[in-house]
Amino acid sequence: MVSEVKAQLELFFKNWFNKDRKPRQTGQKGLSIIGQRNRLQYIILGLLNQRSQTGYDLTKAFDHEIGEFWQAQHSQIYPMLKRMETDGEITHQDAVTGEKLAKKVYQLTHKGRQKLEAWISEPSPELTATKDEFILKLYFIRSADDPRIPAMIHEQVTLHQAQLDHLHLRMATVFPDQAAIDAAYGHYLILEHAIERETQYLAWLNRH
Amino acid sequence: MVSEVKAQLELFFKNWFNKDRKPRQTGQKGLSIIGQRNRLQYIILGLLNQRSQTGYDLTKAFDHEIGEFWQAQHSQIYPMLKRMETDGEITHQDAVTGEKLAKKVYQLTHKGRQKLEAWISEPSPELTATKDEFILKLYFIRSADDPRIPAMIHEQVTLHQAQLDHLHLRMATVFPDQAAIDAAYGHYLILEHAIERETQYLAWLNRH
DNA sequence: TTAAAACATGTAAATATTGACATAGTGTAA
DNA sequence: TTACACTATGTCAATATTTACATGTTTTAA
Repeated sequence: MVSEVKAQLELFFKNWFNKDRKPRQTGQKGLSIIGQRNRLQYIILGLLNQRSQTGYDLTKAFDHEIGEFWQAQHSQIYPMLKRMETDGEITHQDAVTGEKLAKKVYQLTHKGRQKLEAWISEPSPELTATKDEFILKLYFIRSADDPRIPAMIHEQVTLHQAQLDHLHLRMATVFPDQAAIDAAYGHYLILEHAIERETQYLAWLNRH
Repeated sequence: MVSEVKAQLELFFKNWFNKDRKPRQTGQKGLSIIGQRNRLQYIILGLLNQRSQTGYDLTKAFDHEIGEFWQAQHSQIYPMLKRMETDGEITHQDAVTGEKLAKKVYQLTHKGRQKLEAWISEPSPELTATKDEFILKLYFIRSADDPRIPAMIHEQVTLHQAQLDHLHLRMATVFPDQAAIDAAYGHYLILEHAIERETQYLAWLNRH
């Protein structure tokens, strides 16, 4: 179903769609450049645009700030930072914590900021699969009387309730007043969205 | 946030968590076996358990049936089928369409069916990131007055409305009566879930 | 009748992502 | 004072996933 909607949307966005992809150059000497979409670089650009920070800080951000919507390990982040610096999108200053714990504080360059803005301004006509393992398992259960269903549902209620509690807590701490919302409106919107999504998920679970 | 909930859940599921992972055997002669989770094999097992089918049929199923929850291209499916057959989880019969269009109809073995049931019976204590590119872009927009927001929202409304229409259509055609629901209860549940999810997403979009 | 879409199966090359390995300094609480 | 959690940065190996390359048959609609 996803591909059908996608095909439909391609009509509207054909100038943007596939925009970033360069053809593979089989049988030629030069290295072929760029295959997949590399969204990670844009997310890093966006995070660094909020404030200069280290690879370690970015790793934590993927865990605590945007883990609902993208995940990345430090083993993916550090090489990406190196590559982005080579490409001139970011630079770093060396800094030290305590006596001698070295760290690299990265920030955007002009080129990086432009790349970020260009990405944000692009259409996003793709529906990505959710990859919810529980949902897939459920899909394969034929009978409403299957004895495994109650425990499976209960496990997910525990999981998603914990997640929802966590999101509520973040909302209360990160956005205590209107000023906080005005200062990071997009962040507020996606947290609100995540809360609504978990609330709906739980309501659906509890109904069954 | 995801990792925190995960850590919390690990207390409850520690016997299952990491269950499938075997340690890498650095510095030893034998090949190290198994790294990532390989959920694709289980999904293929589940699809083949519903009915015997070809790699081509499976590819379409990922597009039309479960594309909301997992995606896979034929270039990933055919090699996986080969591997699963080598592992004794599935077998195939050769068949022909028309005069000479060869195809391979795959079905589960006893071992494959057991593996499928074992997977379904396992806990699913992991929250996976949604990877919604639009949401990420929104996260990086600071101001509620940003001039790009209306067009971005409108684009997503179009996209998700098309998806929701498609899901409604599928619900009406696949589950016209209670008998159809009883015959594929899990399928019914996840379609219901997908519809609710898109409905909520649209309501949120339309509110902003 | 013929062109396009759909059926059908593969491989190759590249990038993406994960998990483990590896090392070292810092802050803190028992 | 010492162990543990956390800060901090990297690499390596394996698997996962995507995109393009490649080929041939069958069905369907203009």
